[in-house]
Amino acid sequence: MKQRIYDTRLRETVEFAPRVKGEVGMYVCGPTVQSAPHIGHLRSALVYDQLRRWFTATGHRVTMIRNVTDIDDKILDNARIAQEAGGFEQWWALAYRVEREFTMAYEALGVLAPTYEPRATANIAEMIALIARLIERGNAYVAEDGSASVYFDTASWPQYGALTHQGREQMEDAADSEPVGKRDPRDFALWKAYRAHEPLSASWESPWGRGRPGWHIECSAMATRYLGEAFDIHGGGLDLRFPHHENELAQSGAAGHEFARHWVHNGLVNTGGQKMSKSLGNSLFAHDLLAATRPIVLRYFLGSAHYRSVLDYAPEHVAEAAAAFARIEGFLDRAAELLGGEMPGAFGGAAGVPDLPEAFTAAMCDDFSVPQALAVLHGTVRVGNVALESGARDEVAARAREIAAMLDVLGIDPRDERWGGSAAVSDAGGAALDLLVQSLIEQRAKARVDRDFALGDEIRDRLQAVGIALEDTPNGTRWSQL
RNA sequence: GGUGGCGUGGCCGAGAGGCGAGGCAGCGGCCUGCAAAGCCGUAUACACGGGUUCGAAUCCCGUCGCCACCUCCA
Repeated sequence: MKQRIYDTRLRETVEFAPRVKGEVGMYVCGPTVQSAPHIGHLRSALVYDQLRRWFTATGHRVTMIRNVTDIDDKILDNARIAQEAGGFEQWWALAYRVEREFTMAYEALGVLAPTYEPRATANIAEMIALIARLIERGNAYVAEDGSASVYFDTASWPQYGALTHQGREQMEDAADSEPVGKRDPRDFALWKAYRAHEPLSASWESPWGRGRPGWHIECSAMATRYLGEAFDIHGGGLDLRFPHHENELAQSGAAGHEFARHWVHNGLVNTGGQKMSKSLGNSLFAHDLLAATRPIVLRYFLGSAHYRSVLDYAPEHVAEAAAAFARIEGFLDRAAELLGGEMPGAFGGAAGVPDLPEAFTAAMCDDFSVPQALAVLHGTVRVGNVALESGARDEVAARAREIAAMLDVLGIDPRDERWGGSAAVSDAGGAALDLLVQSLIEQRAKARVDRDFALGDEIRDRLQAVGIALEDTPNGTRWSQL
């Protein structure tokens, strides 16, 4: 089946064929590690994790690069503000601390590590070389105020605005009102001259003098270093289209590189219909969300809307996702009980996943329509449940294989070891709990045989009150934690 | 002002000219001692007004409302 993908630059869904058959190179803009990760960062990382898993599942070797912007105005500002308030954390320590927070949040959410995660500060030489090339080709100039800053000359690049479909003349009003050493307010910084109030550690030597790289040149340099002058997909949040991606495209295009074939942008997360922002005080931090919700449920929730749609966060929407996901887990539990050793395990992100229903593949090929893929998943769960009722073992096994495959592609198989679920029963606390609950279940079973339903129900109610649910099945009573 | 997007049933959320995706909640039923889980059934849904068409939620025009980006943003 042919893969289709929506390309922001072309403004249409096009057929996707990798440049090199069987290989996909993708670059995703990672975070500027200036402050704690929020739900928007999680969604973005998840979207590209799903693309990556899908390409892998369909037999591609994927090289996925997601950078870390660890030198930036905001990082220096935040470190300076903290220091003025009595802190002692250096900018590089702040960046590293925040980077670790991001890594932990990604891992908690089951986002696979990218092939490589370059840091901006480790690629300064590549950035300097790229800037030099742009100056040489007449697309960049050293600041005209005598500083070491270097700007991209937007007037020199006729295609400027091609990604976001704007003409340069339309940008006039919006551009920087205080151009310092710029020929044109629309020009943007490639190299920012060192300023005396900044830490010396935040600057590097260059042919134009001490300074640090501008934000946009970082991504152009890192994408090219690790993926080459041309690669398949460039992704990032919708808010990065302009100026960030427009500028990346201009820099790399002016340097003579084809750069990304396709531009992909994920939708943002709103809260109560509003944009999340610090000034509104409605930021949803990853740490809090992951503490309040099972990460796998959060992952399911974040995939419940198409990647290009706005996703509205609300606790009740997450609760709905939890209920929907419980349906899937219920099937897995019951199928495992019936099938025993024949129950297919978790694939753990393996390539060439078998047993995917055709409708699921069709959904994923149609611009990665995870919501439609989830509909196929639920449909398969229903068929599986019917088979379970009639005890059709082969049918249950077949559906279980399909479901395991789909869950693997979506990264939401609760049995995958990365969720740490299966350890619960083997640890001492879990074993003790099971022993105690089982003895209560026996007491209740005896009461029921004696037709003392009042006692039986009381035992069930008391367990329910402490978060343990009992279900009577033809094969006995099963308990689970809510 | 420029650019792009959105408005679908009680809620979330797909779809994009012709049989009402899916989930959550609700209601009725089967099952159960009662539940739970599961299954079956259950809805005059596509912002409004025109137009095109045999046929429009889907295409076109207009109106209203909402959102995003426009040099800090995932």
